[in-house]
Order: sequence, then C-alpha cells, then structure tokens
Amino acid sequence: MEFKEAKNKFVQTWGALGSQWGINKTMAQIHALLMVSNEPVSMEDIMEELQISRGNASMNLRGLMDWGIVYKEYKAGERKEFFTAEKDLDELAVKISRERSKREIKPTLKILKEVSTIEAKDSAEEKHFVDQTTKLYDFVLKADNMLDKMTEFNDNWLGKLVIKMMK
Amino acid sequence: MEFKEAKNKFVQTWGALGSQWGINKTMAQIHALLMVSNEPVSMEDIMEELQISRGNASMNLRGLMDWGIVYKEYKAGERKEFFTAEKDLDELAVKISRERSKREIKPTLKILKEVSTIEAKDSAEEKHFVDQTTKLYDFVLKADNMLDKMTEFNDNWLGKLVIKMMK
DNA sequence: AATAACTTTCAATTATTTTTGAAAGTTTGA
DNA sequence: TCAAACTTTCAAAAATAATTGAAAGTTATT
Repeated sequence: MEFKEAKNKFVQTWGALGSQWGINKTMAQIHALLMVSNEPVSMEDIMEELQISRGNASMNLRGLMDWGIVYKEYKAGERKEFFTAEKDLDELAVKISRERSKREIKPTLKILKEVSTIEAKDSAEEKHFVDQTTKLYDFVLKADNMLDKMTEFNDNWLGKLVIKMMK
Repeated sequence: MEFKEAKNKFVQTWGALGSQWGINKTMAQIHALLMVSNEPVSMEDIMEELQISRGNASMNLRGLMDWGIVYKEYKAGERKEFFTAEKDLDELAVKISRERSKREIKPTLKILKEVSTIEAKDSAEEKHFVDQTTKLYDFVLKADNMLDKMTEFNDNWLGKLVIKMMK
C-alpha cells in the first residue's frame, strides 16, 4: 500500500468510527486528516482533500475547536488560518473524557438524581423503579469519578492503569 | 414528581443519551423501559408505552438481544413473548464493552495495523503518518486490553478500579 | 475609507436514518 | 390440516441530520 492510499483509508476509517460515536462523519474525517498531518493545514486544503464545501469545513472545524482537540494557527505573512490537531493521545483522551462528562454524564446524573428520589409508594413496581435508578445513579457517578481520576494522572494514565490492573 | 412522570422522564433521558452514542433512540428507550420494569414486558405493552409500531418494536428488540442485554422470556400458558433487560449494571457494562470491542475496536485495529506498516519513504510527511498511526495503534490496543481486563474482574470491577486509582 | 482576502452563517437542498404497516412467516393447539 | 395468535420482514413514507453555496460578516492593507 502506498502513502496516499493508506492516508485515505485511515481518514475513511476514522470517519466511519466517528459516526458510531455520535460525532459526525466529516468532523471525524477532518480530525483524522489533521492528526496525521505533520504541519498545519488550511481550510482550502481540507476542502480539497475531503471534497467538502467551505461551509461544511468551517462548521466542523469550529465543532472540533469546541471540543478542544483542534487548534487554529497563524503563519507569519499569511492571511489565512491554519489548523492542527492535538496529537498527544493521552491528552486527546483526557479532553474527550472531560467534554463528554460535561456534556452528557453530568446532565444525566442530574436527571437520575431527580427520578430516583421520588417517593416510592408501596407497590413493588415503584420500589423497583427507585431501586434501579438509584443503582444507576451510583454506577454512573462512579464511572464519572473514574474519568476525573484519569485526568489527574494525565501522563500516560492508560499505561499505568493497565499495569495496575494486571497485578 | 409522581411515578409515571419519573418513569417517562427516565425513558426519555436514556433515549436521548442513546442517540449520542450511536444507538438509536427507540432502542435505548426500550432498554430503559425494561430496566426499570420489575417484571417481563410484552411487545404489545412496549408498543403502547412508547407509542411505536409493531415493526419498530420487533426490530429494536432484536437489536437489543443481539447486544446480549435483553432476554426473551416465556410465561406458562401464555402464547406471546415477554422481554426483560439485564439489570445487573456491572454485567451490562461488561456486555456492552465486549460487544463494542468486537464490532468497532477490533476492526479498527486491523486497519490501523495495515496503514501504519506502509513503507515510509524519506519524506517528513510520510514519516509522521507512520509514527502517528503507530502510536494510535498502540493506544487503541492498550485501551482494548483494559476492557478485557475489566471483564475478568466482573464482580464490581468499577468500584475496585476506582479504589485502586485513588491510591 | 475602500478594497481584497479571507471566514461565518443559514435557508434551502440532499442524504441518511428511522419508522410504519401490511403482507408473509411461524408456532401452537383443536 | 386448519385457523388463531402471534412475530418478522421490508418497501415505502416520514423524520432527522448533514451539506451546500452564496450572501453577510470580519479583518488587514493600502
């Protein structure tokens, strides 16, 4: 396999994966493209490589910057903007975890707290509901704390964690 | 908040969460409904509670059974089928992890292996591509192994893990 | 202050995904 | 073997999400 083919394959694969994880395909593809680029890429080049419109490129780049995993860069003497991706994978994982926690887990916890604290009358049905949603609340809270802990490590936490787990 | 309202809120929330994670809304809602039901639910009842068609219920129930997180049950003397969800949350997490590994991570690893082993000529661009995809391969492989380890614990692995991490 | 070089926005279009419902399929029991 | 009581399938319709492209917006330069 030659370079161009490999690069394309990687971008396509990462894009497909993105859509399974609630990130849109183009956004994931742009991210993939930037991750494997050794230097900042202009919007023009992104449009060209992925065959997408200016509007599409602009919106998805913004999305990636909102996630904190893509940065704008300016080159001296050049008027246009260039983009780079976070390339450190531990850092990438940390940012994605934090963002998902903020966007999804925290709001879910709030709802779980609410629904699990209704006054369960004596019916088995209601008791089970309260019991199950309480367990779910505890579980999700614990999972979220785990993510927090991981961001504390930060330096190769995944490697350290795997070692700990094997003991 | 009264029971019916709480139950509905929970089902809606879980459904919305599902769509962010690549699982469709109805599938997640059915799962939510079954999780908080203290006894098996018929397809008829699911259709009624979620206001969905027979075809939709049938297909999504099958999807949930393919994930191994919903089971069919038969009641003596009754002709129709009933459904229950896996209610043990550790078990649920293990099943979802295993399935995602099989469906998404393993195929991705295969591609990453392929593209990271092209012969990088001497251009900085190609070198960076090989370097970055290799790192990604290692990272994803490690993450996948971590999931495997977690399934070994199985009994409240999440709690144990959090304790370990705090040390 | 005018213009050139760029980026962002958003209504309309296009593509994708989900849902429906009726026909076909299956199983049980008389 | 027939029919009743179910479930599954799948083509068409509906709903949702992504994309386009041109106009509006912004910023730097002369």
